[in-house]
Amino acid sequence: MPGAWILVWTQLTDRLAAALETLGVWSEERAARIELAVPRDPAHGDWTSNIAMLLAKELKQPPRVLAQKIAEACVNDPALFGPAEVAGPGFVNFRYAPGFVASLPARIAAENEAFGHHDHAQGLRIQVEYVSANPTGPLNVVNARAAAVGATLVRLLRATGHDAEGEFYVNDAGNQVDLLGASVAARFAESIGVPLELPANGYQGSYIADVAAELPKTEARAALDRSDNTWFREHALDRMLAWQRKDLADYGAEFAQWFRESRVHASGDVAKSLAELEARGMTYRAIKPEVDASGGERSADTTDASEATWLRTSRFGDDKDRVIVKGNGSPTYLLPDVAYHRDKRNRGFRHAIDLWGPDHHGHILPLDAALQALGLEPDFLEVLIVQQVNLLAGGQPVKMSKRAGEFITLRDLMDDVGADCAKFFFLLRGTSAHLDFDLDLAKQQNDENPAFYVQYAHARVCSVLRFAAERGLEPARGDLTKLLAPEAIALVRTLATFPEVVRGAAFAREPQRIPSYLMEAAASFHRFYHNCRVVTDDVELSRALLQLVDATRIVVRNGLALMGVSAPERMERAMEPAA
RNA sequence: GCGCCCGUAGCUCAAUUGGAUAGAGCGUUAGCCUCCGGAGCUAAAGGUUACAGGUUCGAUUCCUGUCGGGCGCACCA
Repeated sequence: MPGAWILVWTQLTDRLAAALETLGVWSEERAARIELAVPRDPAHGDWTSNIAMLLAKELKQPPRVLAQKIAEACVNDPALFGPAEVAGPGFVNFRYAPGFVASLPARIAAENEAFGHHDHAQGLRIQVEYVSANPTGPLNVVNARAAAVGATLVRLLRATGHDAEGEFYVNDAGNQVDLLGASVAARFAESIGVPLELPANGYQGSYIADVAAELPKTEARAALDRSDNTWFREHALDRMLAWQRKDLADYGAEFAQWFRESRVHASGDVAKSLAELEARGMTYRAIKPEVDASGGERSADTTDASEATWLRTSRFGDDKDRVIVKGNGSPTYLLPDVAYHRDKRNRGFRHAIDLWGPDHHGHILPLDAALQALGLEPDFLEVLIVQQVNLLAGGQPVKMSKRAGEFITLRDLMDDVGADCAKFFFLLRGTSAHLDFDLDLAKQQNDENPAFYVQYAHARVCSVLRFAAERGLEPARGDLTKLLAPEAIALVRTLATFPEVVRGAAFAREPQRIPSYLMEAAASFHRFYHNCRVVTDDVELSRALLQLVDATRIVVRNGLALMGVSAPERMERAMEPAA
């Protein structure tokens, strides 16, 4: 169900295009440049377009003169908009007709869960791969951040009409999982008194012993006796994946598929990708790369290397060529990654968004170049780096040591501050920016905590609706003219922006716009509530205002739902202040 | 040496893919509850958007350079 707002947006675009036609200056290219935005300052109207300023130069007309012509040629539905106005250096501004403002709460109520959603992307297939943590340990805080961002991106993309799904890539083919198996085997041996050393660089965390303790004893004993590391690896892997699956499910991050790296090896896709790259003339065998513009001093330290197979990634923007098959004949990480992403494209996805950790940003260029060498669209791969998280407690950074197995996990966070609050905090900042996560603040249930500020607004909205319902008052479309209190108009304006914010957040891959918007919407509601008594003796006015309150409930709830955060109808009362 | 991210109010951060007078929260100061949830609201103060140039009607946003902070630069994954 398309949202009313987007109909307005597309309608204005069409009317502006028609105006250009009336003026005899229409072209497909110019029409495509028509942009509409919601101005920051309400004095500038409800919608604005800068098209006159963009076209002024090529049409050799002063921007304001052109804007005036466009405004006059623009014929809008008077039920939606008043006449277009020209302002500033040449903006064309549109202002809602009073009747449309008054009808918006009812429209929002009619759309309910669908408000904010639309089908603008027309089913474009897009995949979001996120978390993809190694199955060798518990999920950490960066994984938790990636899970919040990735799941929200999937929801945002669906809300804007994409055919989107999430995927978790399981690195089950590297030597880390062998090490995991060996570590578990060692812990199991220890538990039954058999001497077996933990391998060098083996995993030390106490969870390894937990996994070992859950193994079926007789089978494990038999596997130990025949030195069967594969048995331990597979059982440890199953256990770790079940663990991660459970944590992520409890956290609210869903994946359409858990894709195992071993699959592209077993299917022959790795070999096929290599053969195709060779057939395209994108590879060569050598000891050193033919192209290396990295200027790196370290890359010169390859004196003892043997002849490897190199990929000409430098032809596609990389600063040097990359090894895809080592001198010993085994592939580097790059080749299975290429095969995996080729598989994504073959599954029909037109875009692949990957969320990677901060330590992987050096791999964006090589992989992107390799995919182009394979002939995929240059815009197929989009990589978002999920930057690191600094946990703060008592104003000090929380020290974490992975070696000693001491770190805050996703599960710890859920236990400590709750999944709702954790997700809200992770979504508050830009994905690629470092994030300070204040554990003390997240645990506070007061106005300093933005998650509670927004959830409280929802609870307060529900409280007003309950209060009214107890007196037999239900929301209903009321007398428009009585709604014109400035705070009520401001609130309607804020609510009406929601679909535009969703569209922008999805387009820019910036989930943080949703919590920012919700904080603004909550503030707008609180101002309205403070200044306008909702439930009064004037039944007609009360019902009209209740319609607005109910629309606020829908918008806040829908926004929180996009973030995967609950919208409580009640919250525990604050402690009474000490006398 | 090369590459990526970042630099905005005392602090933490916004700013609608280049828009109109750069905004919130915290902290500070001064106010608002016989009334729908005061977990709230109002007001004041706080800025050469690190610095210097460039592109144009217009720059926090894009380009170049400088300074400062973080991360990465393997025939590891």
